[in-house]
Amino acid sequence: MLDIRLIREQPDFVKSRIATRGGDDAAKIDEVLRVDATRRKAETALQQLNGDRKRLSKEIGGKRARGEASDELETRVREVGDQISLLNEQTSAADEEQKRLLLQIPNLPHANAPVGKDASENPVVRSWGEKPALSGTVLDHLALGTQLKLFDLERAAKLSGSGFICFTGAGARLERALINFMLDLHTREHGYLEISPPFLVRRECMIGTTQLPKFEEDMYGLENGELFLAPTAEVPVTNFHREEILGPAELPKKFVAYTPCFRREAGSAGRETRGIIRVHQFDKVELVKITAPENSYAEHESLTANAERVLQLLGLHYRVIELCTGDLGFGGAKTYDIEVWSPGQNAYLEVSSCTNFEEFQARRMNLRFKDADGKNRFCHTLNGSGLALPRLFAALIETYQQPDGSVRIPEKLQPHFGAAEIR
RNA sequence: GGUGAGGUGGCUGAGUGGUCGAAAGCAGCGCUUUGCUAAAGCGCCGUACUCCAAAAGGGUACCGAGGGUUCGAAUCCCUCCCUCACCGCCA
Repeated sequence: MLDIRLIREQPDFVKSRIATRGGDDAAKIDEVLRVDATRRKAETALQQLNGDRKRLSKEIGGKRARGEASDELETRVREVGDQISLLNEQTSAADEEQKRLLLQIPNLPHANAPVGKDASENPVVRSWGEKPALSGTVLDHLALGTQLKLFDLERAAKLSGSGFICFTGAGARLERALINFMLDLHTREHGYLEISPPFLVRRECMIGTTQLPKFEEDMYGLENGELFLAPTAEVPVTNFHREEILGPAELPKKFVAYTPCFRREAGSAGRETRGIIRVHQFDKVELVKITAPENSYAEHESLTANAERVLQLLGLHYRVIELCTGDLGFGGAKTYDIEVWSPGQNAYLEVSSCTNFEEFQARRMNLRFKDADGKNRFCHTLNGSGLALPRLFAALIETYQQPDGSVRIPEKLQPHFGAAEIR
């Protein structure tokens, strides 16, 4: 959520910055400004009347205490009261309308974000390792997984429909090993606090981290409309401190959480739907930071580096791209995507999206900290996968496949997996 | 799921219709006293919105949330949320 004051004071700046995203949000800015003016006018009048009532009511109290008549005053206050309830309705209506509009205006991209219209214009920031030189027939993860009985998609469909995975045997163990490997890395070597949060979250939390109100159709909600299946651990973990004022020494907060993630992926049928690349439920280890504004960009770099470390230790080739303004998510100010190389797809697969939201989410969830001067200010929030499992799983077995159809387990993962190969 | 108790400022805690944004204590900040520490005394010490070009300074709202009664609500009524205790059910 943007600061209404910023919009009010620098509407052209806000419009031009948001325009780089490519949407047509200028109209929303004008609308919110119009509502804001109405709201403030009504509010000022309301405050005036409230003051009148307060004063007159006290007078009545005084008169009564002295045994004097107060009928005339009471009539007057009653009239003021009627005006107040009228204005009250106008004010709260304008207030709600303003809030509703503000929730739909995206964040301003960072000043240095590369300007571009869509994913095709995302610059590559760096890459690590090289594409593996595989000999013989290169199998994709679907063929490998089926052959080695690592997962069973047909039976998963029998249980839950298409777009679900059921890991089996060594596949289930590999999934679990990867989760533990990543959690251990981030907690022991990168200093994150492990959180195991609820998977069902309230509507307010979904609003706080910007999944709602705009993307409700992509979310799984429960019948009562109140609880949602979290689409990422970002939601419960970032909201962990919602409505709080953190002490000056508490920042930065660094959390890591493993959770399943639930997504409808509405409208994505036919796109990347083969295999386990895009599914309705998947496991993910998520990194979340809550920082002071001054440090958020440094923390953004280190968070991205922490996520990259997973791929480095597993020896998987990847590249890091920065999202251009046209491809940036709704709440993000700056985002790096980490893409792992998939020999089977002959393509890079997104396994992490590391984003600095600045105070956009913090404003929505009223998450603040007390700075050195004792002033309450909004925190900055960041998150990134560290990493998303199915695609990592796919890239790993594809990269480490052997000519005889077996899969080698990278050395660093062997202690967690308990074996050196799958065959 | 049932019954009961309760939700007040950073914390503890008073306040059952008017002068209460809210006593008191603790913590915090400033000053005085003091050889240092300690102690004592005095003062300050919530948030949001809004008015004013800005500052200074006003104003309004907020005592879990939302409605209601009333000239006037922290205080009375209703609904909801949450916490605690006990009972029931259950992995």
